[in-house]
Amino acid sequence: MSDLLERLRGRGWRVTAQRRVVAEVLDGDHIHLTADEVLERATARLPEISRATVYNTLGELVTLGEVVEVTTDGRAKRYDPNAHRPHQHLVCSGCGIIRDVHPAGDPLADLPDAERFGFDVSAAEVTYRGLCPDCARG
Amino acid sequence: MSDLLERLRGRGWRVTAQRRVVAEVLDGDHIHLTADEVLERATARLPEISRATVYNTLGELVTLGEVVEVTTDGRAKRYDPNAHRPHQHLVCSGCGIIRDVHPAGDPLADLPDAERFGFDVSAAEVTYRGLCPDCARG
DNA sequence: TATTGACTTGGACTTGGTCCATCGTAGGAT
DNA sequence: ATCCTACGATGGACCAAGTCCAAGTCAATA
Repeated sequence: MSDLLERLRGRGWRVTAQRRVVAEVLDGDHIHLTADEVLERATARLPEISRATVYNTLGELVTLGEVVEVTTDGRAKRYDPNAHRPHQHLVCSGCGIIRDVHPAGDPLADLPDAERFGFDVSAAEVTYRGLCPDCARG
Repeated sequence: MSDLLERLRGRGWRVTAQRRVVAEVLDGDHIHLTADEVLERATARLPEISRATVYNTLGELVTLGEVVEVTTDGRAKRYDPNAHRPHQHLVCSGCGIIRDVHPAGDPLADLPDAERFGFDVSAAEVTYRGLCPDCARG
């Protein structure tokens, strides 16, 4: 995400302290924070930032394709900054930790024509579930 | 779902008018109702039924493995009575309609060991996305 | 360095869901 | 057939996640 702000500036984004902080908080690998977690970490760096701004900024990053929304549990959405390399998710059924994974082959190819109901199918999201090493031991 | 109530009675379930109505409402193919939609349809048949009871009953049916929860949009959970035949979901990005689909092969097999991070992986959920015939025309 | 339209704020509001004290009733016992 | 009682239903308060909006602020351009 390092050159993200420059990319966004080039697209006409006004760079504010709030947006910078949200982008910084999302930087890293295997990052899948909820909006509230982003707010919490952003507040540590910029105490005046508001909840609405965090939601606004996350929504904009999603619209611009810089971040993808992930829903693994029907509760809060999570925000994944690894938007430029296609991948799927592996979720621990015990503690909920999420890893980015790269399955072999194209999951789309597994859906026969007869199973497409006339849809123009364009994407496949896969969520693998299981126990992480820590939870399997417990 | 026709013999569902008998199966549940066998498991010690007390069969009430409310539970019967919820089970009836869920009967059918490609049914993926939200809790509120279940409540709405149940109310049409049994006006006194309460929201809490619908949630309780849906939760019990999920625990018993008779219904599966589906989250395709990060909003309301949906309840799928087709729990005994493994399948995946195809969701229209336009109108949100959901079809049950059966991909070829086992999606689990596509995840290489090197991508498992030591997890004991036990399941894979796939959500295919695209436009349904109606939305593609529009 | 002045201007201004885009951005931020906080609080009210909405939606989806859970909890709980109280009341009602299915189904076994008599 | 009726009685009992533990299990189930009720509705209203509560909670969590997210959206909306009117008013105030400020980044970037001139």
